[in-house]
Amino acid sequence: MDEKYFPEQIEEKWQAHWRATDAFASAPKSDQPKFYCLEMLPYPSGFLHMGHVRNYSIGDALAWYKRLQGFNVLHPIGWDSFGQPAEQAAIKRGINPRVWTEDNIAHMRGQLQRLGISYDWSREIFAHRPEYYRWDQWFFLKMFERGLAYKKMTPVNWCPTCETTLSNEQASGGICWRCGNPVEKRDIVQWFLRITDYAEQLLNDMQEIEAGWPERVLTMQRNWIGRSEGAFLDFAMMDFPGEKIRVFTTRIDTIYGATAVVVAAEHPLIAAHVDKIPNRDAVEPFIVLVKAEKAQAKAPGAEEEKLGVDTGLRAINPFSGEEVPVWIGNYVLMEYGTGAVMSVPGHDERDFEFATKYGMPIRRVIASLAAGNEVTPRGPMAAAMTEYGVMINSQEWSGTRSDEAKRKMSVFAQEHGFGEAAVTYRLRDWGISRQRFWGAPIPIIYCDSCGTVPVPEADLPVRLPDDVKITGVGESPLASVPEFFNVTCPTCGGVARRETDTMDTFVDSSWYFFRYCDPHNTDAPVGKEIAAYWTPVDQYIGGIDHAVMHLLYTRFWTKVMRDIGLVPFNEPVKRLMTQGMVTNLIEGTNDWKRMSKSAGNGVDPDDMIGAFGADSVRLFVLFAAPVENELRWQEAGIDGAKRFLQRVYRHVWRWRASIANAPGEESAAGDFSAEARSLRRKTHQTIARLTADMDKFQLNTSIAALMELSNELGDFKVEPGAAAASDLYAVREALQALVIMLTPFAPHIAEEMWAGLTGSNAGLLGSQAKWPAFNAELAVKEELEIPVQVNGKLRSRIIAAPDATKEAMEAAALADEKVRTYTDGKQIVKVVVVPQRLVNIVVKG
RNA sequence: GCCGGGGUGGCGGAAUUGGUAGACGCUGCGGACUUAAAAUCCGUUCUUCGCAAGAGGGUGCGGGUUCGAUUCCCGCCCUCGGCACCA
Repeated sequence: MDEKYFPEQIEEKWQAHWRATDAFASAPKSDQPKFYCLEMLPYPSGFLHMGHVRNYSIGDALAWYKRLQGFNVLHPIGWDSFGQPAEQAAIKRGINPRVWTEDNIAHMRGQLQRLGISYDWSREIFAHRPEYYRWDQWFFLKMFERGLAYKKMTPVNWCPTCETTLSNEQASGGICWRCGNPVEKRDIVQWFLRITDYAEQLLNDMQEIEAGWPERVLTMQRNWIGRSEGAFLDFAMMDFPGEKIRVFTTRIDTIYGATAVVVAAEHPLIAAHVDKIPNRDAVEPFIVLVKAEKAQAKAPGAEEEKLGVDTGLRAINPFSGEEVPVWIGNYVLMEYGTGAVMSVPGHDERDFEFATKYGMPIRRVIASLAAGNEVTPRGPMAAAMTEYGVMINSQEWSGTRSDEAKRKMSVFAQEHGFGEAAVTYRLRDWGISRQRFWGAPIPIIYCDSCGTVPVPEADLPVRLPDDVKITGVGESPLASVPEFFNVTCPTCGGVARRETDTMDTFVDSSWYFFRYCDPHNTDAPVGKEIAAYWTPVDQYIGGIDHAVMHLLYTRFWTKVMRDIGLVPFNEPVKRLMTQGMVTNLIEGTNDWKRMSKSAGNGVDPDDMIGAFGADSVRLFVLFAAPVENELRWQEAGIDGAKRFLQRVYRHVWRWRASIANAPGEESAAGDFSAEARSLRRKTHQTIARLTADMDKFQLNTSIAALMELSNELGDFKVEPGAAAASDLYAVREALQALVIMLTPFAPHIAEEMWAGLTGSNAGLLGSQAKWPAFNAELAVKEELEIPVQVNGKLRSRIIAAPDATKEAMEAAALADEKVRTYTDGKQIVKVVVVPQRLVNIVVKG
C-alpha cells in the first residue's frame, strides 16, 4: 500500500490478482448456500455504454455482498451475439459478421475487465457459436415434437427498415423495437411457438414471483396477456341454413341491445360465400380497402376512422330471436376473439360511434343503478352507457342486475346450445422466423414426398455457412446459398430443401442463464442436476425495456423446459430488479435524455475510468440515485465519489502501522474511552444499516452510511501515536468493517486497503474476509436525546437512558425549563411518552 | 380511455412504515493553508422575521382521523411510464 491513492495502479494490480487466482470461479458446493446473481447479457455492439456500467455495477455489488456473507455465488456473463447490427456491418462494409462480432466481444470483454466486474469468465457463452445455437435448434425440435412449434401463413408484423418480420412483442405499439420505425402487416409464412398454450400459467404463476418482481413489470405482462372473461354466442345465418357466426362478448348482458353483427374483413364466412353476398359490389372493394389500410405502417396510437359496409346478410339474435344485419367493419380484428362481434351501440363506445355514423338504431337495455328509482329512462342516448346496471327492454331478463346476469346468461346459452362461457387472451403465438442471416438456422427440411421434416437430433447443429455474401436485398440471405439449402431428405433420402429463415434472437436469450450453469455440456443444453443446484436465478438485474419481450419469453421457455423434464420449477427468476436509465444533459438545453450516440450525449466508460478510476465511476453510479430511478450523469458527482475513497484510503494509511499492534482480543483491550465507545457504536450501527439496506437493494443509502462511518473516523480525536490499546482496537474494528463493506461498491481499493490493514496479499477472498458481524449491545446508545413536544410542537430535548421508564421520562420532560415556559399556568391534559422516542405534552388554556 | 408509478431544499435524494422533516452527496457562498493556483481542510446552505437568543411557516392542493401525518382516509391538481378499435 502506497501513501497516495493511484486508482490505475491498484486496479490493474488487483484485476491481475483476481485473474491469476480464479477468484470468482464457482462450482456447486454442499456446505454453502448458493446464490445466482445475474445481469442481462449484453449485445456485443462493440462498446460498453453507461447503461451497461450501471447494470453490472449493481449486479457486482450484490455478488460481492453475497460472497462476503458466505454464499456460493454464481456470477456469469456472456454475449447475445446474434442479431442485425452484425448483418448491417456485413451489408455496408463487407465485413464477415462472425469476425465483426468476435472483435466486438474481445473489445467489450476488455472493458468489463477494466471495470473489474467479478465474473466467472470460465462460463462465458456466445449465442453465435454452434456450441450454443445447436441447443436453440434442439429446443426447437423438442417443441416441434410436442406441437409447440408450427408454421402458418398469416399477416405478421413487418419492419420495412430492418427488412424482417417481428413478433407482436417486438412490434408493440406499432413500432419496431430495434429501429423505432412504424411496422406494417404482411402475409408471410412463419414459424410460431405456441406461447398461448401457456397464457393461463403465465398469468397464474405470477403469484409465485409477486413478492420479488416489480409491480409494474407484472402489470405490463398481465396487460399484455390480456385475459378477458366473457362468452361465445352463435348468431344463426338466415341466408345459409345451418351456418352461424360465433361472436365473443364480455357483455352478454347487453345482448338485447345488439342491432348488428360486425365481422372482420378477413372473416372466413365472407370469403366462403362471396358469390352469394347480396351487396357483393360494395363488399369486395371494401375488403380490398381494409386490407390495404392494414398493410400500411401507421403512427403509433393513431386510431383509424371507423368504416363499414352492410353485407345484406341477416343473422338471428339467439336470445331475442330478432333479425339483425351482418356488417363488415374495419375496427373488428380477425386476430382477437372470433373475428366477429355483436354490435351494441347503446352500451359500447365503438359500436355507438359506428351506429351513429351509419344511422343504425341505438337501443337502451341497461339502466343505471346510480340514477336511483328511475329504471326506465326515456329519450335518445347521447353516448354509450358502459357501466353495469339493471337490465331493461330484455324480455324475461328485464329487472335483473346486469353484472349478476352475465354468468346466468352464459349458462342459459350453453343449455340451449347457442353459446358458452369463454376466456380469450390478447396474447398471440410467438412468431420466430426471421428473414435474416445472422441467427440460428431453423432445423427443418422440406421434402416433396415427406413434407416438413425435422432435422434429426444427431445432425445438429445446422451450421451457418461462413462465407456468404450478404447484400440486404431479397429474401433470407441463406436462400441464395445452394450449398446450404440443397439437402437430402433425412426420411426418404430424396431431394429436399432446407428452411432458410433463422430464429428470432430472443430465442437465444430465453434460456441462456441455464447454459451458464453447465456451459460446456455436449449432451444437453444443461445437466438436470446442475440446473437444479444453481437455478432458479436468485436475483436478476436489467432494463425495464424487456418487461414484455425477454422476460415473458423466458418465463414461457422455462415452463416448456419443465414440461420436457429439464427443470423442476415454474419460474426462472425469483427476484427481478429493473434499473433506471442513465441520462445526460443535451448540450445547450435543459433536457435530460437517455445517453446515446445519436443524441450526442453519450459518455464513454473508458474515458471515465481513465479520468477517475473504475472504483469511483462504479461508486458514483450506485450512490447518485436509487437503482430503479433515472440516473443523471454529473461529473462533479464522480469527483465526490473519488474524494470519499481518498478519505477512506487516508484513514487506513494513517492508522495501519499503529493498529498492527492492537490487541487481538477485545478482553485484552482494557477500558474503552467514551470516544472509543462512540466509534464502536457507529461501527455497529453502520453494519446493521448496511445489511438491512443491501437486502432491500438500497445501494445509495448503504454508501451514505459508509460515508457517515468514515466521517466519524475522521472526527476521532486520538492521534495514532498516542492511542491506548482500546482505541487501536476500536479503530481497527471500524476500519476493517468499513473496508469490507466498501468492497461491493469499490472492490479494487477495498482489496488494496485490506492488504494494507492485514499485511496479507492473499486478497479478501483468499484471506477468508467475512462481512462484519453486528453486535446489538455495542450499537445501543448510552444516553438518548429525547425530543419534547408541547401540543405537537418541538420545544426542548431531554437526556434519557435508553431504558428510562415512562414515568421518569415524563417527570424529566415536565421539569425541563424550556418546557415549563409553555406549560406554566396551563392545564396539562395528557402526556404521551414513547420510550426511546419522544414526549408530547398536551396542554389547554 | 384503461392500468401502474411518482410529486420532499438550488440539484440527486434520506426519514427505522404514525414519533426531532431534509441523513449522505453535489452545487453555491465564506474562510484557512499557498507568492499564486490545484489539491486538502474548516464553516455555512429549506424559508420568513431578528444583531442575537429565539419565534413563525414548510413534504403538490383542499379537507379529515390523531396527542402527533411526508407516512393513514376522502376529494382534487400535476407528472412520468405502459397498453390502446382486444368487443
